[in-house]
Amino acid sequence: MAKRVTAEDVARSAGVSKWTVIRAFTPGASIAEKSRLRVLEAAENLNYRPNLLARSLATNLTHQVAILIDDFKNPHKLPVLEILTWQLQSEGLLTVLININEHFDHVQALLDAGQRQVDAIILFGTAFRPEMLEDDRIQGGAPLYVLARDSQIPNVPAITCDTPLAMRELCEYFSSKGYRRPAFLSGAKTLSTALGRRRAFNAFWEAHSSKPVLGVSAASYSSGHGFEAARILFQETPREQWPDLLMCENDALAFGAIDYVRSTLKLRIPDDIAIAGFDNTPLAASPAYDLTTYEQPAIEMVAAILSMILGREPRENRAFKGKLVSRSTA
Amino acid sequence: MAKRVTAEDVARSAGVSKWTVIRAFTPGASIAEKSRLRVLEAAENLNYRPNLLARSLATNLTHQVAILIDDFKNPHKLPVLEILTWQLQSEGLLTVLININEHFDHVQALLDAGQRQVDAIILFGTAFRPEMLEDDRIQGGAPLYVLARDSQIPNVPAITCDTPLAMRELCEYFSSKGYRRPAFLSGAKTLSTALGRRRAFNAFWEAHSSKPVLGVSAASYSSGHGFEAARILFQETPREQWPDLLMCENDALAFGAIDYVRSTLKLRIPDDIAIAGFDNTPLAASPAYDLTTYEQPAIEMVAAILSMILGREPRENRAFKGKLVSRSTA
DNA sequence: TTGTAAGCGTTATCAC
DNA sequence: GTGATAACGCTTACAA
Repeated sequence: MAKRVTAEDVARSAGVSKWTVIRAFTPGASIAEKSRLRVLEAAENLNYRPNLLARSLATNLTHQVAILIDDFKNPHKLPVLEILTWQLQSEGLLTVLININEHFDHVQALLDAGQRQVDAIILFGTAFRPEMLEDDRIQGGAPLYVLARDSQIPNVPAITCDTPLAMRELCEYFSSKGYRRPAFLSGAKTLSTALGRRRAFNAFWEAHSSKPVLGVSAASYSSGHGFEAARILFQETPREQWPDLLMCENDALAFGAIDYVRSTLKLRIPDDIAIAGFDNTPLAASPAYDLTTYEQPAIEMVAAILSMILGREPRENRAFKGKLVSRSTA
Repeated sequence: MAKRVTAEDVARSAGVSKWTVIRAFTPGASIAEKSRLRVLEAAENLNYRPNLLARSLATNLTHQVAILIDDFKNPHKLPVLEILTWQLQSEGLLTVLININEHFDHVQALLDAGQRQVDAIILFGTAFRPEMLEDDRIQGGAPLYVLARDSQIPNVPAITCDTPLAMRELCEYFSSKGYRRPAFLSGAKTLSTALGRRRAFNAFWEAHSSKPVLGVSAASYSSGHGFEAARILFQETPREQWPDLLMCENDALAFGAIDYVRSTLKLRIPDDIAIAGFDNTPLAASPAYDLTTYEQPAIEMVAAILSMILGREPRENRAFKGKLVSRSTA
């Protein structure tokens, strides 16, 4: 491998000092147009590129943002990842994607990201123990942000879709359509409470009737577990008490529930039972499901985090209004 | 923000030189057990973590791998991303995810990754112009790898699923089931030829009959465009020549084709027409589609790239055998 | 406008 | 086994 070309090499070739070379690559630096051109030409010839690593060491800025993610089963992650990478790149930031799992936990990831001096860390929809983030030894590194999950940790802004508002919109829609026996299918316990969707859903119906809302919890946010959870719900509920509306905590769960209800129970949707999801996954639009769901304003949410990272806005919790997407399942 | 703790601070606190501190953090370095413990304790107290950035600058190794990806519409990307991040992390490597699009092309991404001194760059299923990668000025940086796409660029290993083998398996399966009027629905032109699936599919049928194989091309690898392409195929083909088998270049396209065939044409699958995909996306298993498809050995493929990155295996093209997943659509 | 010196926090290498 | 010197390639003063 050929030795890397450094600013010094370019300087030699252009007959100036290396600092002049640096200036030529620093927007707004005071440098004579003539020398700037000479440097640029020499750089072009030698195929010189500034070493961002060295720059980072000197400036204490890596222009890298770590994104921690733990649920690759959820198809919703992909479009949001696209938005995240794209918006970050638009501002000259690069994404370091960290996979959280049983073998690589938040603490490791946070420390790792911290040691690598990333400028910010985004916890994207991951399930974590709040105590962990409050630990200074861990938080010490880069500023933390929580995306698409509630959190009340001091100095860790949570950027979310406005859940109470969303659930109210959904419930009023369901209510206006005449559904009266609601049930809620939630996902993994740890994350579920943090989302607050079930709470808001139940609150609405309990305010409108005295009956308790049926509920069941899936092992994870996957279609398979949604299927399984739906099975449990219907098997454990006497037929005459079956719900006429099943709100699922996200689309993935809803897909599984639809599969179960349609292929095993042979019920008609939405005539026998209405089903709704949350996230407006790409597949929700497909005729095979045509799922009524709720879309999070991912672009705005990511933009808000970005503004905070760039210091253009104060670092504080933000909740954005999403949008009900009415299709044929409810 | 408190000033970072450096090795020097720890040295002062432990009453040794900073080099001894470094040694305590370098596995296998020659250091007295006693001083090692003393250093570790001081480090613990001060909450010291080695600065990986500085280390990278000195060692010329960042332990970061860039992954270039351009098709976030394809649900198959997510599970592979999970495998990639996970396997890389197992070896102490972190993933830099770069989103390629109209505004941020391969050249920019490659240069960017190069300037950031990543140890390797993986082009994951992206459509690129081979000439570009052959340009030394661009290739100059980190070693390149191409994942899930053919390529014959010198010094750029392509790690793929064995396409000819896969298509032969699929075609023999179709043939044994009695299908005789095959059609192929391919995706975006640029990438499609690189995958070689259509070529292998056509070759099989042309060797077994004299009739040409029907074909249509979608604008991209999304369900929506699959739907659209299916519409064009059936509308432009006289009914008596309609295929009895539609092989789609990937699952996303197949989902779209199924939607069209089922909801618009009201055909029965597989009785009226068989449909198959490629990738074995999570959703392919759902009862709503129950798609016959072909699974790429993603874990092995990623492992192979990793071995090459780590220098445990020679850098060369590899093709792995995948697995036919027989479900109800074909 | 340009050159110089010092520093970012490590690692490599040599002397003790 | 430990301390010291130089180096990685850049930036940020400051001086010329």
